[in-house]
Amino acid sequence: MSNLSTTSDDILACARSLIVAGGYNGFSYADIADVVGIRKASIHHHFPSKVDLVRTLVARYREEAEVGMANLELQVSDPLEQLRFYAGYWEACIADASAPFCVCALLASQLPVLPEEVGLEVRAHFRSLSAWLTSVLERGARHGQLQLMSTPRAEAEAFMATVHGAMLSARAYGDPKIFSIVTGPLLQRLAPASLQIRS
Amino acid sequence: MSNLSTTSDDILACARSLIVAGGYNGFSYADIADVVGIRKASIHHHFPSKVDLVRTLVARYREEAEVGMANLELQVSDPLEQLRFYAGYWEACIADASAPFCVCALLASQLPVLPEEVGLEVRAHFRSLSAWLTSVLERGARHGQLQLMSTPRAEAEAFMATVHGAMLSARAYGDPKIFSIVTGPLLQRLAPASLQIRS
DNA sequence: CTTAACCTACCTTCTGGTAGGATGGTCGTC
DNA sequence: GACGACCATCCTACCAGAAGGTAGGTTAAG
Repeated sequence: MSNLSTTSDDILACARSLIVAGGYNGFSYADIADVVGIRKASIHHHFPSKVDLVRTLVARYREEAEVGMANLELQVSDPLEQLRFYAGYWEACIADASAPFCVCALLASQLPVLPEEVGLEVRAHFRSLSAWLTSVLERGARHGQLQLMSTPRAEAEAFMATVHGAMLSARAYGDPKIFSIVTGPLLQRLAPASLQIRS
Repeated sequence: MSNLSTTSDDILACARSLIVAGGYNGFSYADIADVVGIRKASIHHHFPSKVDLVRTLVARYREEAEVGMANLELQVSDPLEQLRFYAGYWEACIADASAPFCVCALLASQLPVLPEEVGLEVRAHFRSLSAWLTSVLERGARHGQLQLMSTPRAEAEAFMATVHGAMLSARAYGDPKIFSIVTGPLLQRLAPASLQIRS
């Protein structure tokens, strides 16, 4: 039926993993050409410039993330379970090294040297992720399913920051386990008092 | 007396701020030459290769950080105050944009594409920072000055990750305030129960 | 006399990007 | 069904500039 693996998809997938490894300036058209098995010039046919390529890539990433959040809303109703699922998703990605870092988190670290169009997409992902987390936390607090120590917004920002920092530490230590060492207690702390384990 | 601003110091300082902006592949010898007001080739006199330059830079950064931790141990005895000071230091750096990101945190995000020698220095910083934080938290918990929800080691990793993530978010949002929005509650939560404010 | 610091000039390789041609499939039209 | 026209895909060949780096010379201070 439909060809599931078009060349332009291959290019995007390859560029994504190269960005996850080293950021915007960490890869070149030649690198992609080698992996995909195509000539450098052919990439320009699909993506006239590097900015086009990366902007498209981040836009698609953002779309996938939003679909993921929407599905999570549909399939899991408990806020704590939603957060657990989100963390678990990244835990798995890091453990099997399939995508050991969030594309937008990595690009955000280089925001000052990013082309403006790419930067805008990256910021947009942060806003949308933060908004979703805020809504999850707010709902959880309202229904007594989560225990917050500050505003939903602040907790959401803290949650996101901690997850991003945990990715960084996992990479720095070269040890996927560090991700759950950090995120485990983070989720634990948000659980309602009735489920709380205190040392 | 001693010339406080040698050329090689200027080069290192310039390279540091360029790395903080865009990482290892985000700057070139030409960029440094422009800022320092020297020719490209002259940089090679001080640092034969880019790897030499960055390795030296990170080693020095690491040294400064360790001196900072040691001084903090001498000048501030209360563990919570030590953590507050540490967070406050970064808050100030981010607010005045003098050094809006930890050099090692930024480089760690690009570890897979970093020259091995640089990577080793970066990892070493993570270990030393984590070790110091662990000792602070352990001591604080032992004397009832801090309230931990898991092991000192896990709390230390979580603290470090959250601080790094907060830097990232501050950059992504282009808003220094986000750093304290995230780190404020983090410190609050570690404070002993007697100082706890609950909503 | 030596040496550190800096220079000009140059090299090689990589960078993102362009020009123009070959190939092959999909149209509408006769 | 045959015929072009068209278009997407990919190619070779090329370009200008930037990358990190080298060779060898000048200058000035100890």
